[in-house]
Amino acid sequence: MGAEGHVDGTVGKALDVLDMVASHGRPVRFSDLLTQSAYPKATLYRLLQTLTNQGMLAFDAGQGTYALGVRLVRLAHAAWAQSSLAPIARPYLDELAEKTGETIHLAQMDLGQVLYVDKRNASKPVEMFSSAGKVGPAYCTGVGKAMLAFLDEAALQAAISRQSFHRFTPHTLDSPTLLKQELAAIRDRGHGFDREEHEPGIICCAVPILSRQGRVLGAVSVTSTTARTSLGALEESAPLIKDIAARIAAEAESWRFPEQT
Amino acid sequence: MGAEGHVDGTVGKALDVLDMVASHGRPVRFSDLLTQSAYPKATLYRLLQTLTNQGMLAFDAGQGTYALGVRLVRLAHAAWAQSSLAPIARPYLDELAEKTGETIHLAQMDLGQVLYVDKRNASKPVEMFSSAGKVGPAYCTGVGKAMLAFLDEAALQAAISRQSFHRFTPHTLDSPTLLKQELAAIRDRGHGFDREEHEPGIICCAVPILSRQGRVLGAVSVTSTTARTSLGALEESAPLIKDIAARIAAEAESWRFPEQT
DNA sequence: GACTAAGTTTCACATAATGGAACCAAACGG
DNA sequence: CCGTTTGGTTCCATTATGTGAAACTTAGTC
Repeated sequence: MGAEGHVDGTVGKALDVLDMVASHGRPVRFSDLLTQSAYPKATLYRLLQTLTNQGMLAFDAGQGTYALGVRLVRLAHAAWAQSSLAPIARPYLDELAEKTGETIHLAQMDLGQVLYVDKRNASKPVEMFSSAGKVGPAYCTGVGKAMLAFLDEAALQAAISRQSFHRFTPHTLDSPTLLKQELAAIRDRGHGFDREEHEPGIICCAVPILSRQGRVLGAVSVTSTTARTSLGALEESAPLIKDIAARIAAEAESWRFPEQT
Repeated sequence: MGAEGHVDGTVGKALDVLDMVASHGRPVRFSDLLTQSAYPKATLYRLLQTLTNQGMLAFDAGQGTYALGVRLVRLAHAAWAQSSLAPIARPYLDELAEKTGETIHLAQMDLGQVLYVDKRNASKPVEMFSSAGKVGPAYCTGVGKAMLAFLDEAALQAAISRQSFHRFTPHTLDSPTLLKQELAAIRDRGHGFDREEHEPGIICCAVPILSRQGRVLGAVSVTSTTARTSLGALEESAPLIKDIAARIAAEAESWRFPEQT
């Protein structure tokens, strides 16, 4: 037994390997995985074999590389449809996009990170999957902070401990202390901002989607650029965003949405 | 579930359970899974626990139901980006959509079924993910038949054995014999049709995407309705679709696309 | 307050994962 | 050309891991 943390059982390891392949972003050689994996040769090999048999990985015989398999895409569709807010929120996002004419993001919390599950792009219409499924930092995005602000103490602590606090721009809040102040302000206001904290020139106004019991289900945001508008102007649509968020929450509630951490 | 053969090891079972949850399409109770799973109570229970720990499933304590977890959505993004034609094909599909003004599908083969990986919708712009990741029958869709037509004998045989040949409409080709005739015609022509074989009123013209060695990478189709146009009219865009398919193939080639069965 | 259905835990047991080492096959280099 | 390295696959004794019948604990019912 290697000195591993909470990787329970064989499936844990298998999924770990999956993640490893995913993180590379392109087909990987066996040896690449071997060097970074801590698993012994034979074990890793069998794990890869199994995953390939199962269609979770695709092996390119020509190049000897492994890539994520299509079975994953199929599963993902189901996952997206049944355990994300996206299908429920769709019409509301459409409405918000039309009314504001700006880019809309719908996100959920996933292990301290922001997981984007849907998007409406102002100018270029279609462009999905490519952005749905993307993850981003929680501490320096509008949706991230909006969700963090309404987590209970334990969950917040867990989430904060997972943040990297990398300083993307001069405006990034790069410490737990600064972040907590900001979160308090967001709780008061009911909405948060991204003041070019993640990318220069990109600003947004975000609102959490809360269940009746105050549980954080997700967040919606309206994004724009400093070139086109200002934070003040964006804030004017805060009531509208809140309305949309509330309606999404209500709909989710009636659909008996599973609680997730 | 003895029907499907090689359930290798624990991960095989775990993934099997995942599929089971996915197939329900909505949160499932433990007992529902139990009745249909053939796994004994305790085993299924532990499997579910593990998957939940791993974030592949989300457990709703309030209702005692399991749903697919968000980790899948995250993985899917990577899968879609690295092992599907979609990211490569995107600009070409845009072009095709613009030129034809019709609905465009991009599909790949997955275990004898058609897996849609991207779509451009004529009228309603955004509506993705909802359809990317969807699967459909191969024997009665344009993209499906276009791909089947260019499989080698072994792969074709394997694929055909997986078809249900359900008679969706009066036009459905509901036997291997009929299908094989049609495939020969498609091979000659270089493009195939859907003559309302899957849904009444829906027709399309589809072209396979082939690698230089003749391997089937996927297929593109232009879809419309009998109300709006005719097969003959659709066929006029066949050369255009072929051109697009060829360009996608070329691009995929240069990107050293992994071969997949 | 007995009865049932749904979910969770236990525990003796056997299967199935483990990993060091041997093996094979290309590529390399002298 | 033949020894050597690198990258990948298979063996096999060892034991950790997963197994599932049955016991148990809730939570609902009548």
